[in-house]
Amino acid sequence: MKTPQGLELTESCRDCKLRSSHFFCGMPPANLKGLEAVKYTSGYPEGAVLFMEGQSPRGILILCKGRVKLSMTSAEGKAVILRIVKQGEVLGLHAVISGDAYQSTAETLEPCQVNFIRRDDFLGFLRQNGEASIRAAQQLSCDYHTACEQIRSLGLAHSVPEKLARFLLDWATNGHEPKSGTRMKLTLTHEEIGQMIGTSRETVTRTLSEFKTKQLAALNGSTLVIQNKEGLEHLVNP
Amino acid sequence: MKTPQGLELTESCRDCKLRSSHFFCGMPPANLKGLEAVKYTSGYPEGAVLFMEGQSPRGILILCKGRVKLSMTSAEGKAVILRIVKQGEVLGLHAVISGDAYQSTAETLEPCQVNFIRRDDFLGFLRQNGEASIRAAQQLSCDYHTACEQIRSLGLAHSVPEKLARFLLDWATNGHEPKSGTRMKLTLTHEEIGQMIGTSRETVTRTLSEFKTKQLAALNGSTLVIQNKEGLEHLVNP
DNA sequence: ACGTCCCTGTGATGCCCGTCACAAGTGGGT
DNA sequence: ACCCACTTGTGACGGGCATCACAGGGACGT
Repeated sequence: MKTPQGLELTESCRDCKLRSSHFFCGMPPANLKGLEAVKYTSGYPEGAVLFMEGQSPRGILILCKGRVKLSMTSAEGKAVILRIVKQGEVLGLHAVISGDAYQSTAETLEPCQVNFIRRDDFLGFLRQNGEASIRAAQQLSCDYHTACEQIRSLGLAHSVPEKLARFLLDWATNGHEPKSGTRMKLTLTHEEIGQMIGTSRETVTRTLSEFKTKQLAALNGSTLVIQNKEGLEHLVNP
Repeated sequence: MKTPQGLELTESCRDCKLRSSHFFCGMPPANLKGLEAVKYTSGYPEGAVLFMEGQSPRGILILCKGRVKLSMTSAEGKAVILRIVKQGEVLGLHAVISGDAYQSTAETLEPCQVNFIRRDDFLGFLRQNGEASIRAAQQLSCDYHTACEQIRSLGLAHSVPEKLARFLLDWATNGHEPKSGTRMKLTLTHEEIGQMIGTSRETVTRTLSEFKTKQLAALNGSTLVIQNKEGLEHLVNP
């Protein structure tokens, strides 16, 4: 679905869940007119860096198409992935609203199409549009929620199998690609999965093959099959 | 400083940094009138639970006096502390804005005084007051920032000394009590420190005494002295 | 076909830190 | 002063997982 003015947000707004913000859906057309005039659309190849940790925020990005990896890196090069941003979501909102530097790096995982709105333009828009500010707050609230879940995973789990099981179940419910069944796409390397759950690549490999032999879940290439959901849940809540 | 209508927020607004939100400071008096009429003030003893993980949000709380511990608990009773809320800050904003259940539990660490505003009243206030919505978004943005730092600590550090050093330095800069010098109050048990950095109580005790013998930092009772800041920073960035 | 990357799989090794167990300090209530 | 509850301090032990090292495997370009 397109917004009236054509801010291409792709996909339908029917499943306008919190996470897939679809920031501008349902906004009065008149209010969007101003934004429409100041947006810049551009495309990026796989592996492009949209912004980096530490840069001061130039504006927000609306991801029209593709997937983006949000990560933080330590001095020694180790990385944590905060989340995978899917099409329809907004990037850089925190930095733009707080005025602080971006605290994460955004890198495309596949070719992406992006709308950019300059910080001043966006803040002006928010000021003149109370509804949009609330929408922004909701989006931030949702991001916070996600961050807390990650803290829960990193801080409360005592074993890697537990964290990996949690991750797989989460991936299955937060419907990536094929509508949340037992079989889905998981186009991430073991290294990246490790960075999401805070463990090493080798351990991810080993734990995945352990899951496979135990008939819990199998990851072949980029296809994930959840074979025994209850079994995985039992690992999360022993 | 008090807001014009008397929503007691204690302390001055001069240091109105993001974190110490002082949500309503600088808001036009007329706008606060409505809120003033619908707030409830109450006091709680130490150890009181203001709200619990999983409850649906009744409203927001403004912490006028005291400190509150925000934590999440796993099924087996293990806990992570998200943050320590200080006076002047707002509690429960995420849940109220998103409409989801509270995802953390708020427990007073000392006797507290709290202003409560019902969810509907607050949302109505936001809708009629664009500036306040932006303020809310900034507060959320700040909370998100804090959460990300915790993820960085939990996910990127490889050793407990590193995490503890990071925690102590953070405590020193984010000025708790005596204005961020070398000597400050840290009124948390080792257990609680462990829950903040994701480690066990015994390890906190051991690591602290290691710091003491290495002349890095000393925690005696609730008084923390940073003896060698560079040394601690070196543990964080080796 | 072949080489070049990057990803995945697997073994061996070591050590950090969680856990259990218990002793010693601290404080505050009566 | 006393006791009780809670905190802090310390030893011993063992396992999970990071790390290093290297061997396949797949994709892609030339």
